[in-house]
Amino acid sequence: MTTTQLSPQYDPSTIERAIYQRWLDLGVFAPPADGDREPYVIVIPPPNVTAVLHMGHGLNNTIQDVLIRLERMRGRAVLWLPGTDHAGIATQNVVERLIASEGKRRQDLGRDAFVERVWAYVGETGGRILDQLKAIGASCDWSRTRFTLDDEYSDAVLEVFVRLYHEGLIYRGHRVIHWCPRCLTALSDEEAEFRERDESLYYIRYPIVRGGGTHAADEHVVVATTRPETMFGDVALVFHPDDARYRRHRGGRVRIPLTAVEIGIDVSPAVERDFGTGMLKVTPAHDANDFDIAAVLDPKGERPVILTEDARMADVERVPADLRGLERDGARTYLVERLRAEQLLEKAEPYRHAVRHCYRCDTVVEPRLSDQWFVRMAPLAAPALEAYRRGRLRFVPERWGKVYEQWLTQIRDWNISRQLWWGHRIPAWFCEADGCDHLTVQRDAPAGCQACGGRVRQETDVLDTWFSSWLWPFATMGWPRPTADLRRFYPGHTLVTAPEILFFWVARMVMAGYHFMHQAPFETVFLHGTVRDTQHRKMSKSAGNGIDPLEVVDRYGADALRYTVVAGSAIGTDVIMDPNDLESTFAAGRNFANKLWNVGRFIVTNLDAPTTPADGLDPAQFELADRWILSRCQRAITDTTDALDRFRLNDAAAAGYHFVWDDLADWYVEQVKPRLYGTVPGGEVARAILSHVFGTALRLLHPIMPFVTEELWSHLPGAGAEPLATTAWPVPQTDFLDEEAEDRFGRVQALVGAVRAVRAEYRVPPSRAVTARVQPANTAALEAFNAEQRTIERLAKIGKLAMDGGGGGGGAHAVLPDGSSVFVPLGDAIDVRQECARLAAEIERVERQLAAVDAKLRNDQFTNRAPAEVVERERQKAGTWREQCETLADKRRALGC
RNA sequence: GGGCGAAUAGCUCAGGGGUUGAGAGCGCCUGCCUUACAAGCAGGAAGUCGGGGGUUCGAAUCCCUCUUCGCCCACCA
Repeated sequence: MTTTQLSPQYDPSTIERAIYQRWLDLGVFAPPADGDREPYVIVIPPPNVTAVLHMGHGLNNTIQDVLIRLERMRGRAVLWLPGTDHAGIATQNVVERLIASEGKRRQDLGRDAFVERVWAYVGETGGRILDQLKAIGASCDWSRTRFTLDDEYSDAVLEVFVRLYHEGLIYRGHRVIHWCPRCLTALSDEEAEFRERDESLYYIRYPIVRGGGTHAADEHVVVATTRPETMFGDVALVFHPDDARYRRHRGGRVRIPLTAVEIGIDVSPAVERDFGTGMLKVTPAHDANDFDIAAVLDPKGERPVILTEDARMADVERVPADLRGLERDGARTYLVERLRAEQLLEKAEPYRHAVRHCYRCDTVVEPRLSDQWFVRMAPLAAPALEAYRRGRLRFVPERWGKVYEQWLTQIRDWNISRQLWWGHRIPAWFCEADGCDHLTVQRDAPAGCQACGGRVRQETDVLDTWFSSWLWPFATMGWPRPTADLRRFYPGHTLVTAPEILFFWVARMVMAGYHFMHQAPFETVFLHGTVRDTQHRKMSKSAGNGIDPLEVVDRYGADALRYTVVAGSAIGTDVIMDPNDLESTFAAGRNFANKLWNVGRFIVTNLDAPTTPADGLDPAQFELADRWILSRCQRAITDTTDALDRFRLNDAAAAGYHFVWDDLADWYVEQVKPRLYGTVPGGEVARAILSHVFGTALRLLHPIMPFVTEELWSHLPGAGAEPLATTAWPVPQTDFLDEEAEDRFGRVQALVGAVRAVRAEYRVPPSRAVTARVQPANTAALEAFNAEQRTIERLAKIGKLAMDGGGGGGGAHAVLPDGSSVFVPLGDAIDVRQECARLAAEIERVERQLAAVDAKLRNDQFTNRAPAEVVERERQKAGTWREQCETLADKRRALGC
């Protein structure tokens, strides 16, 4: 490779694409065919097929790629399996919106045409996100890309359904579920998210029906409810059996307000006496608890459904005619007014409570009685729970384990049927023959009913998206067929995801893994934080606070994005980014990539030929700085490796950063220049060591910043044809650890720093060299000087360093870390008279400012009227300036002005 | 209602198994286009480590408590 065309500024846009292509061409991402290497497997959390890359994906996939690249360099057979999720509701919604713009509803097209339309849409735009992942450097094995609706994958989904059904773990249930009246489908508990809402608690009078055991003096019973519009579905009122207030009403009857419907008054221990009036209306078809209460009260009784699927008041006898067809919110408003008018509303008080919302469209979910398919979860949860408790499944950070455990402990059955068209259609066939209610459940359509041979019709519902995702770790590898991939790559190792889908996905994958593969699908679950803006709001496109990763890649490069994301994610914490200031958000990463580029440029241009390997050199030829950088390099290796192994990716990033910038660029490169330029001998050793430590740095940083490191590697003489991506991860060479060298070079740094401080303080021009005198007591500093005379002279711009000497004349002391000092006489380096004058002028200026502020602070008008923080700021200013005056006066004294 | 987490420099955050002068990046101030890099170099200012209490020779760190923020779970309608 030529070494002459590296531009002074790193321009990622010119190299990233080519590098990625090279990795693809070389087949770097596919696990090696030879089966004797230990595998390392991560399955990607499949993004929604319609998704567009956002910062959350950026974070999630960068982390996975870092782990993947590390293990690949360690020589394991690495598989990072990519793919997408069909995302039932989300995708169907997208396409429904699309055809809505053509004035059509999905019903207009019909099921088959609609599903075809979705496929067309997915074919066009689907999977775009996978290409976007390439832009951030994701090293997935694209040849194994999967989609949850692929034929093979679908076979697995249906197989699982059939097996679980026949094992009695899937059943059909008639109960109150969460229903989204906008998406027109049932939802699981997890898909119906609680959100606080400010509503009202209405106290409604139910008129008492005379006769029975009812006390004649009472006219009505008051019930508190947040949902008055559901009262037409009431079947009873209940109070707590121990509630003396209502004892006389037991067995009595009331009329549902505005109707002629009579219902009884009964008791139920489920009633909370202190809530509302202690009297509860039982609406079994529109409230899960009420359904349970009614099941005890009257197992065979009616469960009137009084809301339509799209949440309008139903056209049924129980609902007053003037309310029928009204949408639920309008119905409530109207109803409340009518109740008020008829003196049937005692009061309405403001009430804040948590209401479930559809996680896809945010519509308030309607509890609704219907027939759905459920998975019996307790038996599946048991092994998943045990795996965690026995330490076979580990969470990072650990605390999520408790959350996982708690959820599994109180797990409820999973509603898996969705009234959608986009998804895996449930492989169940109902018999249409009279009197036969047999269900045929099998993978392929039966010729007829298994029981009576009659005609059958297939269930129209599809399965919950998560019912396919939970099989991801093995269905992607060909299950239920006994494939080679399954043998080799199951179980996997690390799962990297956000805590938000711990229940949706992670826990269920563990359950499926145990049930169908008898092993957990991974051993470690690494849960990273959420990307948020500076106000800690979750980033999202709809909230307008998102950052487009592709824009970042475009402007600053993938490595800048990756570095920033990794450096910003300490374990268990969220990643905060400022969408309004991409420049400073990604500055650290961009600057570092540029730094790396420039050190590389310097090193590469000074290495015209392959160098001797560092461990082939004669240590007798090493200078102090050589021993020092080799030792620092060892520490960088162990620190980085250790950090990565503990999932402390931010520490790994910091270790590489500081080694490259603080040690290599700031000190070693500067120290070594005379040798490289031939002004002093030893160039060969310097080159060899430069090459060694820089090559090591590139390897250490490669998982985090793959592009810039790969590019520089290709320019490093002697690096060979092998891409950096598959070179071996550095192993520490303990021979190179050298505490003595670190200690001694530390003194050199201190000495140089001390002199530089004096130079800066007194504005010694770069062209002028100074003299410095080390206080005689400080033998350590003298030793450092003796050992590294050339370095210190060069870096501190010392012309002469005296080893004895007191502190007479005009000059300044700089204190060394051990408490002793360096004295720099400044008479020969600056015009003392001029500096004295400058200092005097500055003191005068500061004093003037100080006087002004002091006067201000003495002025009561100001101190009383100005905002406290303004006054405080002024006070601080005064303090700072007062100190500054002291400092300047000290300087004048030092110079003997 | 229960549980969890966070509060450290102007901003975004590390650290914290008790013991030396509390760190980084960005920002800020001063001086520098020093032949790798101005996306840079050198130097510098800046924090009573949220309030209060306790344990200790010693606490930013451990314990208690309060305040404020965030998250998760939850069938008081």
